[in-house]
Amino acid sequence: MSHCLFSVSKNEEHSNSTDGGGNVERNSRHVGEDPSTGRDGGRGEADAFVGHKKREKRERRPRYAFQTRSQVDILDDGYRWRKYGQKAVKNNNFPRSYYRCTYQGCDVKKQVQRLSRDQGVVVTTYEGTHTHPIEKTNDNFEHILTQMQVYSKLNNTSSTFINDMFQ
DNA sequence: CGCATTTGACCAGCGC
DNA sequence: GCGCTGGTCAAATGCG
Repeated sequence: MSHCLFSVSKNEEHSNSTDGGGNVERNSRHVGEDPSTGRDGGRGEADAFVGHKKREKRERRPRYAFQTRSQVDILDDGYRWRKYGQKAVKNNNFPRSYYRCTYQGCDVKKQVQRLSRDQGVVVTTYEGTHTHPIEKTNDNFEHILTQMQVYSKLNNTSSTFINDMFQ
C-alpha cells in the first residue's frame, strides 16, 4: 500500500466495453398485477395529486468524488450507511453500490464504484452534506482522508470541502 | 425483534 | 421516436 495517491486522468468514461449489451437484465416477467396500489414505479408514492414538483429536478447538492485504495468497498467514515441498490455499469465490469445515510433528515448519498482496471481502487462519491454529527469518531477516518484523493469536484465553489466536513 | 442487506423491476433522462 | 443507461424503490430474507 505504498501508493496512496493516484493521479487520475479524466478517462472515467472510456474503456472498451462498447457494445453494450450483453446482459439480460430486461426480463419481462409479470409485473405488479394491481396498478391501483400504485406500487413500483418508484416514486409513484406521491401519485399525481401531490403539489410536489418532482422534488426539484435540478438537485443542487454538492457532489464529491474521491478515489481511495481499499480492499473493501465499505469504508467506515463514521456514519451509518444503508445500501439501497446495486447496479452494474457498462464502463465497469464490477457493479456499482449505492448507499444512503440512515440518519433521519440526512439525505446524503454515497456511491461506491470499483475500477474494472484496478480493482484495488475504489471510487467513492458523496452526494450532499451530513446534517448531523458523526456517530463514532473514527480516527482511522482521518487516515483514510490521507489516502483519499479528490479527483473530481462537481458543484460547490468551496476549495476544500474536506475542511468544511471537519469543521 | 430489529435492522441491514439483497434482488428485481420500473422509471426517467438523454442520445442517436 | 426509440433505445439504452443509470438510478431508485420495494419487498423479502438473514443475521445480530
